[in-house]
Amino acid sequence: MAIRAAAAAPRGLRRLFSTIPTSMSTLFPPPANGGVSALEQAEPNTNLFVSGLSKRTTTERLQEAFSEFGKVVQVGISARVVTDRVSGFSKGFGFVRYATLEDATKGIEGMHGKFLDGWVIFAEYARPRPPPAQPDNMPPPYGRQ
DNA sequence: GGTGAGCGT
Repeated sequence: MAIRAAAAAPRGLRRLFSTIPTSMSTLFPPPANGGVSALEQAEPNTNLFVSGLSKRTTTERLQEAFSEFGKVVQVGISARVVTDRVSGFSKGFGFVRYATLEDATKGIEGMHGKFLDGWVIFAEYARPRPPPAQPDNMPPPYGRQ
């Protein structure tokens, strides 16, 4: 039943379920390279997705916690706890961008599964984000000049 | 928020 638990577990938890014997790997072969893209974890990137945060954990708390493992850019620029826009409460996860990829890796290795404000947090590479605008067509703000 | 998986105001 460890397989079901690993499949139902969040992305950051699958690492803790990596005690799968080879016989199980034969019964459940991983998809070959090229079959997955956005549904799996993103490739190494300087941007980190951090989940499992406490509701009380703020952006600056996140920044100072990840700063001891690498160079995180200034608060408000590359470290942010996602909060609800209307209520202002934390959603329990956030993002941290390191200066270099090696620092991002050290940040994950150092903070993944660690405690922050009493909660076990999960750090992994953030997925590539779709570009906000595509200036190939007509720009939106037109007609009020 | 006394809400607990998740990929962003």
